[in-house]
Amino acid sequence: MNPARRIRDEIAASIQSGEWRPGDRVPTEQELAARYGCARATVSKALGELAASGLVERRRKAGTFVAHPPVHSAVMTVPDLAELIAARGEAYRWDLASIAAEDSGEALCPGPALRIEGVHMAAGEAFALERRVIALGEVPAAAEADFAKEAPGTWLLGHIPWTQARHVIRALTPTRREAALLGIGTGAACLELDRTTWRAGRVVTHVRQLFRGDRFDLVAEFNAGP
Amino acid sequence: MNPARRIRDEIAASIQSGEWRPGDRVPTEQELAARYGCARATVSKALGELAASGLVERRRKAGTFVAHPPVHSAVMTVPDLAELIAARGEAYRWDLASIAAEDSGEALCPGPALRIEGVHMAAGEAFALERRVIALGEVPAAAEADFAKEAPGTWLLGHIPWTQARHVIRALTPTRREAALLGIGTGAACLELDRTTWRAGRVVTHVRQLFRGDRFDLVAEFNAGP
DNA sequence: TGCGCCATTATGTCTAGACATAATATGAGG
DNA sequence: CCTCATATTATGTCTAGACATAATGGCGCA
Repeated sequence: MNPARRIRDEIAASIQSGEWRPGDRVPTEQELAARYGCARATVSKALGELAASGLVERRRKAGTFVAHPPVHSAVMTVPDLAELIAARGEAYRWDLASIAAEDSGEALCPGPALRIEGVHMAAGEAFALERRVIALGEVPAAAEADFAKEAPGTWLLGHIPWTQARHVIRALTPTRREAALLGIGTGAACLELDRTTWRAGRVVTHVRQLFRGDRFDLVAEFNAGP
Repeated sequence: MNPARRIRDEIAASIQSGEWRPGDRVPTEQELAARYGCARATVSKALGELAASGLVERRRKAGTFVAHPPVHSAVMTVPDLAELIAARGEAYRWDLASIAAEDSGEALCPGPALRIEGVHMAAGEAFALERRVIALGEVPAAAEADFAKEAPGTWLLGHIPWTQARHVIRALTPTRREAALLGIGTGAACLELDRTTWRAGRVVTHVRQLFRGDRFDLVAEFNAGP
């Protein structure tokens, strides 16, 4: 086993088992180098990785300490709906309802925008409503895309690399019109996912998806360490 | 500026701006070392950090490549309710409804468990219902804690370091009893958060929180790069 | 007592070189 | 033309040492 990996994993185990508690001091790089019989740079790399993963905190002169766990954070995976539904073994279909060019994308983006509405279908039934705005200034190619054939989310995934995003998730009851489109009663709860996507500080797209509460749930996981 | 940091940031900028597209080949360590006038180890560190953050992918012999963006992942912060409500400027209170020891924590954990129910209050009104099971085998100290005074989530934060967790989020309509406790109608949508927490592979606690849909939403962010 | 400066010290970063490892590309042989 | 062994090559890891940096604790001075 690599010395660096071994040091990293042994220290991570000591922390996760609770043997070393938050705030505890981790031995200095020199001590660890002597204990494991390796160079200090090797220990430094191992501790650097632990610090990057948030398990320890390093302060010059003070030393390395077991970090205090984050309040609660978790990595949520928001799948592409086409993939999600296919993975369930159901037939996926995107039904475009309307598409229109606008001069200004509802104050989200300054320039011209494309406004798209449609329904994601799973096994012939409505799965989620989607309302999307695409900033044409950031994605000129979107003007040429055929959003009747391919869902805009799927198309964007293949055309816009490396963006930042912010998601807001909430529960609400649908309007009469939304309930009709989803094929549910107005009293049924829905999960709303609001996502704004940036690239280089400028909004690329904004999407609101409304899911049937009985058909969809989000999963988020948190695993400390490397 | 550090050479390592400079290399890292310049490459990250090239990727995020879209100049280098997913799948593109990044110059070899030797080329970069020559270009930036530093040792290969320095370049290696920079590329290693980019790989750790998911921006590039490295394959032996093949080289370093711009990674394909993840489908959609985001870091969700699940705040401690006491903190969340205090941050809103509202008075927080925890109302314990019932607490009972069980022989087996509803098949989640094999040993004895503590079952707790209560309500998180904000500004005098119900904010969220909580039903929790704590594995006494993993957290013996919980038997001594006063959960009438302090919410179990808050108590656990201070007593159980470094765990793994899995969250499931969904929208639903409350039962009559739940609606009454939350002070809302049975037709109002609620956000349900189901969290199971492990430590060293064993379940520590399981909690179900039911939020008023009109009072709470979750936020998740995704920022690529270091 | 209290304030501010300074030596100490642990981490942060870097170098130049070495060897390990794994995957690709190449060439030999069938 | 296909297959398998081999040489090449880019990354992976490590070393021993050097200097940088910043925070802490203590010392000296007011």
